[in-house]
Amino acid sequence: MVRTRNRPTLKDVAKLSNCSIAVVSTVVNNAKGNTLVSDEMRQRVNQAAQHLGYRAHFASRTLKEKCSRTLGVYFPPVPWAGAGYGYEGAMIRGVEKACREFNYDLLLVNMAGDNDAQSCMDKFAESRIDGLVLMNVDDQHDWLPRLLDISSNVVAVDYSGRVDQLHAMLFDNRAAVRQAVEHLAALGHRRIGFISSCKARVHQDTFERKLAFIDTVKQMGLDDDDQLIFDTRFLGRVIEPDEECCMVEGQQAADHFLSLGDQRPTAILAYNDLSAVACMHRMMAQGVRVPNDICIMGIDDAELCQRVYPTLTSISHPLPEMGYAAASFLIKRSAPELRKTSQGNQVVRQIFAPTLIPRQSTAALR
Amino acid sequence: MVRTRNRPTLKDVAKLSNCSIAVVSTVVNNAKGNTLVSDEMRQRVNQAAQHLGYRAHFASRTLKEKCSRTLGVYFPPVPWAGAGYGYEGAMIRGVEKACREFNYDLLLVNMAGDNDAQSCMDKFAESRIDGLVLMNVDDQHDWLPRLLDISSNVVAVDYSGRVDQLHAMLFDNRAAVRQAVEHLAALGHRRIGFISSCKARVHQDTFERKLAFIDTVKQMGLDDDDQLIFDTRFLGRVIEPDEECCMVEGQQAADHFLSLGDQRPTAILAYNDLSAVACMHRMMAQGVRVPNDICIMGIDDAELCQRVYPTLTSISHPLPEMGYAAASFLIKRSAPELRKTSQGNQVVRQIFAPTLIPRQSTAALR
DNA sequence: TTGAAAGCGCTAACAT
DNA sequence: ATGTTAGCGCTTTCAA
Repeated sequence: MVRTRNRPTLKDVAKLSNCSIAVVSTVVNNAKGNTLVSDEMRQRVNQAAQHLGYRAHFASRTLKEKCSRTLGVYFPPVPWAGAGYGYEGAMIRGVEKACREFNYDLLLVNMAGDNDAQSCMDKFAESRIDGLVLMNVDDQHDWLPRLLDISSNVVAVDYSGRVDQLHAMLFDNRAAVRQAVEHLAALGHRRIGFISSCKARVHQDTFERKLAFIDTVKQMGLDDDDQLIFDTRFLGRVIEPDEECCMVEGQQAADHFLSLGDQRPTAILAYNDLSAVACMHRMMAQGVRVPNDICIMGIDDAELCQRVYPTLTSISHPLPEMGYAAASFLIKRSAPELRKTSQGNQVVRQIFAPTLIPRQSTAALR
Repeated sequence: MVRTRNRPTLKDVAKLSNCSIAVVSTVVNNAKGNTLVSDEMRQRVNQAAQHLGYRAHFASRTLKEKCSRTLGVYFPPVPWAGAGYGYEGAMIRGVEKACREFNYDLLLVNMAGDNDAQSCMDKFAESRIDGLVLMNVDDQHDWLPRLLDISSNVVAVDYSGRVDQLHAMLFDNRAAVRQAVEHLAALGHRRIGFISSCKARVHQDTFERKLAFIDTVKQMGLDDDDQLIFDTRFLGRVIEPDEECCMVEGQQAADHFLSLGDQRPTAILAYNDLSAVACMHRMMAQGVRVPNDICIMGIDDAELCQRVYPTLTSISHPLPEMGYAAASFLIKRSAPELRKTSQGNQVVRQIFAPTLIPRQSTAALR
């Protein structure tokens, strides 16, 4: 039925080149066994291997080497996540780049499934992966300590929770917010609105952005008014995870800010791009012009920012770089040929800087 | 340095439960070895296994079973592809669903790398994967026959090329175009423009959509005018793969159609959503109102359609279902426990129907 | 009802 | 310079 060509083994290559499998292994797979093989033999073996199309059997090698040369990537099973969305995908591309460079493979762990804790731990318990990149986990994932108990070769991207044994690649959320506010202030805005999340379960990063906004506004002496911060107080409820949450947040925030009349902000910063876009479109639908009547910007610089009209000013979140750093870190600690090089035992927390990406949705205050 | 808990093996469980590894294997891994094990023994073994947190070693089992219970997913390394973009991600989610149901794993093969042919073939040659889902491949991928020569457990999603031994999950492009045109005609439009691709290397599906448009317009007796079909003739050049191609196509098409004056179409169908969105925004920037002055729609129903303003009418391309079908197909042919069930040897070509998703960008002709 | 042992394909220590 | 062999962890046949 299913035909998969019978793959040649060391034995086949050995037979064809009239030598032992040890020699073949040494020559073909760069094994450390028989270091001294004559050039003539090397050539014969290589030819035979090439002719048969030999490739080392993955499972066999893994079994022997105690290393699968595979990394896993995990996202929490929330409806708006998964590799189909720009955010996660951008990070995966970075992870994949590192994997390619070091000849590692990439396993998608439980992309949208249930029982996430077990899946992650099982991959290690079964020796299916040598390391794991966690994306978008927070302290609600109470199994993180248990996971780390099974393997320390785990790194989170964007984790700002309380498990301090967890290696992490972090985005400087405070700096991002500050950059955004400074951009708007430089354009002359002093009355700036902020859209915070109204989700039932707020991600730590989201919360940090809100706090950073409050602090920055105070520090810079901008208008400091409770009404300028849209959150559950104004929504009057909490948004369940199955809703199109960012859309709802942005739309409701637009209505709230417009309802302020002459108290309304002249510029709005949203905690992420999707809610900024939703807010912008709702305002446009009400006849408000962006950026002429009001300016709007987001954070993260999702692909979406370039696709909407007007294009959305944002703060870039270097996800490919963060993914690359995360994967390289795991590989350097797990690859047999690199293990010695690896650093000490301290927890790694690398912080990535934001960059302002100015686009059409922000302009000087008239 | 890297600590990964020493995983228990069959031997450990056997020692703890005072029996042989054969019995443990039978009990714990549902192996077919010692079918007759006393209930008392079963319980003892299960307890021991649970206590030690035993899980079968993946590579060891793969080596013995000659089956890795892993599928690969491959995308061509074009700049606009990769799991970061909605199109591929939607399909992966379907693939992942099937994998979860059958306890398979999912490997990302060369997401954005070079040497794609070799990567795909190597994964089979190394027995790393049991099956492969190819996305967006066409006849320019001249290594498809070589790949099929290594393994027949390959299925393409959206392949309309000449390699007829390749199993494929297909989108009914002709029906999609027809549905789109019928939708516009039903709204009273008789003068419909079409945006075709100007890429240097046109995907077969894209080409089919153009042909289908020409046919449909003729069949339905709508305005049949060469100027209404935007393609390289009007762009005057070909778009290289590294350009933001769909954006360029959409924007140039907008300029072309607007330049037609009173000959301009009252509605436009684009071969995909991104070029439709680009066209729409360019027109809006020129003061043209959508849908009041002109209607626009796309094909594929990317997530983007819901995010832009006005929201974009489109034709849905059931990628999750196609991915699910592709993966199930591969699994049913490779899983040892299902192999007998699988169908005959004929090539499978399953066709998926389009669905109209009406949104704000199309409305009745004034 | 249970145990012993061969063997999957590979690496590396050791023997020749 | 090359060959022999043990063993990685598992499944399964066969013997007890």
